[in-house]
Order: sequence, then structure tokens, then C-alpha cells
Amino acid sequence: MTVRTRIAPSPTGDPHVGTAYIALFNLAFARQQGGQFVLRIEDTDQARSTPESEQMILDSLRWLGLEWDEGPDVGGPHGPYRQSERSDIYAEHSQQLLDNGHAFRCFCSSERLDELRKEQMANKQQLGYDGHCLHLSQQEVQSRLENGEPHVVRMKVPGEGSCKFSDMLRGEIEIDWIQVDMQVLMKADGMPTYHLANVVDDHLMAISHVIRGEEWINSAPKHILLYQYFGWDMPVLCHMPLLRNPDKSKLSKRKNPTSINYYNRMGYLPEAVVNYLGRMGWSMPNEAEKFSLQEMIEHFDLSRVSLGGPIFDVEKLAWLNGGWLREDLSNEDFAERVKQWAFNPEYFMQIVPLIKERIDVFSDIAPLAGFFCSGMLGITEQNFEHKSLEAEDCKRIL
RNA sequence: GUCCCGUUCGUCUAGUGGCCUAGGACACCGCCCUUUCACGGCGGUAACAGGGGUUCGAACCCCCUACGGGACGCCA
Repeated sequence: MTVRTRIAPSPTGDPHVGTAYIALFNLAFARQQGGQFVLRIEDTDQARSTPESEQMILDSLRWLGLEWDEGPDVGGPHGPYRQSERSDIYAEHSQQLLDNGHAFRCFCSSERLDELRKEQMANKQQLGYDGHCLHLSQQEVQSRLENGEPHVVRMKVPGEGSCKFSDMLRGEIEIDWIQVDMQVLMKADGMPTYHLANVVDDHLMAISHVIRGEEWINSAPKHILLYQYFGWDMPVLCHMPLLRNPDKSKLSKRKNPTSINYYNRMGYLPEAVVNYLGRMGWSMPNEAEKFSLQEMIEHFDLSRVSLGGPIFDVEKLAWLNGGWLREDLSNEDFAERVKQWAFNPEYFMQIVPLIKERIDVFSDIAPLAGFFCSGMLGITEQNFEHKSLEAEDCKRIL
């Protein structure tokens, strides 16, 4: 069997280090096994997805050297690789579930659902859909459909028993069906939710191993059920630990710089960032701290992943970066990297009109615009008026 | 609240029943190198969450407790 893995980012903001982290492990596993690594854009959230974000994600993963074999920009035999372009596929599959009685249409308003949730919360009940539309008659559904009433499609779930499944790293996991909600599969806007689109695409794209964050463990039963409903073989599931803030909560931008752009802009080397991510929950068999992507692939072994959620420690990343800088860049390389970083035309030209007005000789540049080299992104008139900005302030503006 | 996952130095980790008086790395401290600051070298402080089992033997296997995290969206 060919190993095929994927990274499936949602283009709803800055490219996240967590995305790069999961991408790295998917890529390392696929390459080590002689398989393929696919990039798929999960842009089914019409309100939040943007083309700019998608572009930034592609750019930043490439910057890190995490190249994919198939994806929206490079194509491949299982395209399109952008979920917004696959609506027909999801509609068909949703219809199939409706026809087979595995799903039902639900006309409940979000107001009613909010109300329901509040009530369940107050009564300390388990949260979840109450099955209100589960037993609507054929005729009622038909007439409400003809009236053009907005509705969603929900999946049916067994009322008893449990779902037992195996995680490649964690072994057997058992979750009672009673804990699993009647998940919405198709939203009122006609787009699929993650759960449907992800399962359908993973199958159609022949994904063999689903390596994803731990946050998905609880939805695994929904996915397993969908595979069963469709009569498809399950891929191997593997849930990675979550990257954490220093306070141990899930890595978030409030508490840590999480944007890959930040590390680029602050002058970290992509080699070091990838190296560091590779040390999160994983180690080389020889315990080396410093290793290249190639070396990681060569020695990759998914079973060496440790499950405790690692804290993202910027300090150790910086130390590692220093090592790369000193040991792996010749003076020529170093000069070239710095040039690319700060004095590339796109970046440097932004500042030129601003400093030109204010200096008499070049040597005035450093004291006036030193923050230019501090990694700060926004170069505006205002920054010059606050040229006493400390590095910390600059970071905050990022 | 319900369910799920996890727990080795402050942090990243090695360790898959005897090799563990628990190894490495970051950070920290001290010493050396050095005209300064770094780099580099040497050394030091520091951990198996707790309690029960299983076993001749447990960081490693099982159970309970505690703690931490995650999920419970027409977000992914």
C-alpha cells in the first residue's frame, strides 16, 4: 500500500506554526515511507476564508521547505485540492447519505439551538442536538423544502453502544455513541462541514494515514461512522500532541507568536524553525539536537513521538538558530541571507523614502531606523515619530 | 458539567521489566579561554505526580487518585 498523507489547513488567518508542525510530521512520514504528501485547502468556511491567507500559508510552508507532491498550485491526479471547488462532490455524497437513511434534514434555527444549548448547560446535561427534526415525515420535509426553508443535513448516530478504534500511537480508544452529537454535515449555505468534506476528500484522495492534532480525537467516531456509511476503508489514525504555551494551554497567538511570518520577519532561519518543530514531541534515534529536514526524513519513525504536549520554547529555538547560523552558513551565505532578509527590494524600498527625508549622511540611518533590523513589520511615518520604540514594543505591533 | 487524551529535571527529551546510584540538550550558576561582548571548553544545581498491585526485580505492565490539557459550533 502506498503511504499518502496530507496537511489540510484552513485559510482563515496567519499561517500557524501548528500547521507547519503537523505538516512536517505528515511529510516526514510520507517521504520516509516512499509515499506522497498532499496539501489540501479546507476553505468551506465562506465567512472566514480568504485567498490572501491561502497564499500566505502556501508561501510560508514553502519557505520552511515543506514541499507537497499534490496541491492547489501544483495540481495532481486527485484535484481539485481546494474544497470550495468540490461542492458537487459533497452534495452528491450528502444526498447518498440522505437516500440511505444515514442522514436527515434539520430545519432548526440557530436561535432554537442556542436556546437548547443554554438549557442543557443550565440543567448540567450533556450538550448536543436533541433530535427535534429526526422524525419529520416525508411530506413535511418535502413541503418545507418546497417553501425554500433553510436547513442543514445532519448525520444519524447510534443511540447506544460505543465506538472502538485504534490510534497508531495511543492504542485502543473507546467512546460511547451517546457522547457523539448528530453532527451537521451540510450547512445552510450548501457548503459541507469539516467532518463531511474531510472524510470524503481523504477517501477520494487515497489518504492512507491521517496524522493530525489531538484535538480531533473526540470527533474520530463521527469520521469512522461516515466511512462505514459510505462503505469505505478507514485510513490509519494518528493523533499528535498539541503544541502548548508556557502556561500549558493550547498554543495561541495571545500568549505566543504563532505566525510563521513572525519567525521569518524576526530573522529566524527556516532550517532552524523546522529543526525545532521536529524536536517537539520527537527525537532522533541518536538524540541529536540539530538536524536537517533531510536527516529527519531519513531517520523518521512515527513511533518515537512522545505524547505529552510540548511547550513551545522560543529561547531554545533561538539557541538552535544560532547554531545553524554559525555552523551551517559560510560568510558568503550569511551575507546573502541577511541581504534577502532586510535589504531585499520589497522590504527595503518601503523605508527608503522615509529615511531619505531625514538624514544627511548614510551613517544617520542606524540610529534613526535601527528598528528596521529589529524585525518589525509595519514601516510607517508613525514609526519614525516613535523611534525610541523598544524591541519589545516592536514585537507587540507585530 | 460530561467525555477523551496525557503526566521523567523550570523547559525539550532519552528510556518500551534488570545496562538507571535515571542519560543528553536549553536555561541558570561557577571556572577556563579572551583587551570588551559573544562563541567555545570544563564542571555544578535540578526530574520518574501520589498510592496500591503484578513480578525475583518496575520510570517502564495493571488499577485507583491527583493534576494538566483537549473536545462538547451551521469553525476547522
